[in-house]
Amino acid sequence: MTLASERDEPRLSVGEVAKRADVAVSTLHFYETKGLIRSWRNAGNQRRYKKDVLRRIAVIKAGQKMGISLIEIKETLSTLPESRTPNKDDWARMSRFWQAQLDEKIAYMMRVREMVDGCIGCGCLSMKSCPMYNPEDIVAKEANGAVWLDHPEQAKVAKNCYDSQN
Amino acid sequence: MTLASERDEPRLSVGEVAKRADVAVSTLHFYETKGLIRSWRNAGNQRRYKKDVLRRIAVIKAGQKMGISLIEIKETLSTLPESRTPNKDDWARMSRFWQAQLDEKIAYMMRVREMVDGCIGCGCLSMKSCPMYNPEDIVAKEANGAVWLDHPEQAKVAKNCYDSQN
DNA sequence: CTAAAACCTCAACCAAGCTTTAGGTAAAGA
DNA sequence: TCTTTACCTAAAGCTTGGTTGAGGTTTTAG
Repeated sequence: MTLASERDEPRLSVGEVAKRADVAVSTLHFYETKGLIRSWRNAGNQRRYKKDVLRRIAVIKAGQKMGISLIEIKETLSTLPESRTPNKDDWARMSRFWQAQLDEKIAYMMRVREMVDGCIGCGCLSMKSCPMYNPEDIVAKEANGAVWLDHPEQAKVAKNCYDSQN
Repeated sequence: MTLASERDEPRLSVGEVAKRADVAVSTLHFYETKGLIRSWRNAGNQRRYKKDVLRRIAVIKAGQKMGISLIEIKETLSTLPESRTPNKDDWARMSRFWQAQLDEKIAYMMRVREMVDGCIGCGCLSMKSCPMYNPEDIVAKEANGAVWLDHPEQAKVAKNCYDSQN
């Protein structure tokens, strides 16, 4: 008796995957060099993919929609089991992870929004004087030059923004 | 009598602007080549800036925080009056514009979130079968290959996402 | 007056995320 | 079989948003 993993090894050619996933062949080559997807070779040295590569590509695309870099996406994908084809639960876990990432991004954008909102009243967006722009007083100097708006408190400050400059 | 625009021409050197705006001198040169900011030259060919350059840089930075490209930022800045130094109202108008942009971005992210959310139930994120990934049925073929999630209706569909593939 | 600091231009380089090109092999169909 | 289509590798090129470096000039401080 053969193992399932051996029975249903590679099936899809690079062209088929490209068409079904709606990406260029060159993109698949590229993802492979970056370790995001994997392929096996047939006798003539042509790539053959397992079907779950399609879902990996879906995850890659979804991650990109969320503004996540390929390196981070690779890390996320690396949490999938290597010993077997990922199942529903594996993918569901990944979805939840993406969602958390997304929540953070959204929260960040909302903070930016509050800032801009607070700054409309005074028509500012100035440098030193406006906490939206340069809130050193709040952020202070953190080890690796922490940035703007990664600190929720700033949103409040923006409400009291008065400009002293052009 | 001299015009105000002549009386208070350039004042700040590139180094001063760099320090006050917290950007590198090279960045200012770069922005200038891209037409985002403007400078005048003194007798010794050194750049001199009008004070409002600081606010332009603030706008540039704010836009970048929102994920807007320099080209788009340039377009936004181009709506400012050239004949006079921009005033409070000009900048306020711009702030409102940014805010609208931001609202769109946030709405987009929320749609992505709903998609991921809807897809957790079935552990999908698959290609053809999942509307999160490939909602051709909704988007259809638009002129220039319209993409995923730019269509609000898709969010609803994601709720009924069942997978037929690995 | 002199030396250091600031500035100038132009060109090269970086990272991410791909695409394009060139030169050659494999597979598929009439 | 023959020809077209698909595929292979490696290297170079592209865009965005800058940074770095070389070689030279201007300003400023002592």
